[in-house]
Amino acid sequence: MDSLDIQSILQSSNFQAFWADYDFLKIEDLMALVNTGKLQQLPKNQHFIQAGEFSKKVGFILEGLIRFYHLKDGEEYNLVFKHEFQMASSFECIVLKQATSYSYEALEDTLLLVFDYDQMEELFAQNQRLERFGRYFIQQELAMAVKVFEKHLFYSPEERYLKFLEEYPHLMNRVPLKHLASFMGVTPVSLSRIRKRVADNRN
Amino acid sequence: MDSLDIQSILQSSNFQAFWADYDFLKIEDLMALVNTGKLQQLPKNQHFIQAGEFSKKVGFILEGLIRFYHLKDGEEYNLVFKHEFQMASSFECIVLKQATSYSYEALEDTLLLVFDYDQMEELFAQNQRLERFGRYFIQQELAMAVKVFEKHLFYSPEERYLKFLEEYPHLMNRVPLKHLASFMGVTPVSLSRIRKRVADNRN
DNA sequence: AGAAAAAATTTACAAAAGATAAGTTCGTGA
DNA sequence: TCACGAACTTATCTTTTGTAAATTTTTTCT
Repeated sequence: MDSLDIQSILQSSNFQAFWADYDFLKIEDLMALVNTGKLQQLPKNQHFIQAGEFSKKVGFILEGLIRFYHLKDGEEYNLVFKHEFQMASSFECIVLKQATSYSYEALEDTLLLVFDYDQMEELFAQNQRLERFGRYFIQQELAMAVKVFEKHLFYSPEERYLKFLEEYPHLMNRVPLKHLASFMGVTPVSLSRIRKRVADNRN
Repeated sequence: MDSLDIQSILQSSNFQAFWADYDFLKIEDLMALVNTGKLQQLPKNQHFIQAGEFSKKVGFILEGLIRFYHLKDGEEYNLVFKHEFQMASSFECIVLKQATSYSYEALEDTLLLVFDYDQMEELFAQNQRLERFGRYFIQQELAMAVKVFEKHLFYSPEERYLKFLEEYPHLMNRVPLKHLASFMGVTPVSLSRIRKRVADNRN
């Protein structure tokens, strides 16, 4: 993919909206960062990072959808779905300095801008605005993680399903129900019952 | 509390262990940061931050234990317990720029070093090593948050109780069971049943 | 120390979720 | 377009949790 494509993405209204939070950054800061990234096309059902790897890749999703999951006793547990303008990377490798126990798998054909964390750090060390951008970005990730977590604690599975419907309507048709069930912390069978209950109560 | 006390805390082995992750910081960086903080004694059962407030306080716990909880329909939901060398602050106020819907309440007499987030930001802008320290610290917080979250998704309430026992034995005697139950996502009644089951299986 | 309040446990019952199995629908590729 | 496999739904049975109320234990306060 050539630089023309990057340009068109950077100029899209979606990217501009994402970007609004980081107005202290200069355009040349952004370009310095973007220039260290490589575009990667990740076809549906393929992995970006596999459990067991030690990878410091940081993927910024430009297009598509990826699930972040853990495999335990043959069961897969989806923690979160990452979509456009979100980040896919292994906090275990980068922060905890361990091999990752999680995997990232594309649910759709996905386009990523892929960075190397160590290279990003070098850049951050040279450019304090980028360093701050890095911190703000992580703070956003933390805030979003808490928002996801709180739904598991405050709401019943049925309420979580309704919340998901109203909060992520655009993901409803992109995420297979078995993965949604896993994300919600129930079995696919149970999700199916919940959907039936909800449908019946609205007849 | 005078500077002598800060000195003795900074020289404690617990603090040194916490500090080992941030070896790129110079001692004068640390002192510059510490000097902007104020010591606060927070008696048991008192709030550090109350739901509804807009507070950018950042409390670094030197001693004691605080619960981070949310009130919904008269029920309290504990998301996490913060102890020594962890941070208590409102991500909603700081990151999302909203009033907080969460509260922090001391479960023990607690000693905090309290910063103002905006003042911290100024300091970070002047000192890139501190800026990086800020980012690393948040990254650690995110990693810990995911580790807490994953237990809710991967494990049953009974397994969560056993995990808590082995992972936080030092918190077991510090956290009342009703708050532990809330943290585990079950009612106190259910936790009581779980404890009985576990005890019976070990007879 | 003793009274009052809060916390923890126990019991009974109702509701929901898990496991398993079987049947149906949907999609994809040959 | 047909056939195969994956995804989803339905049914049955078992286990666990939630709610409510009563009882015991622990903590707090005077």
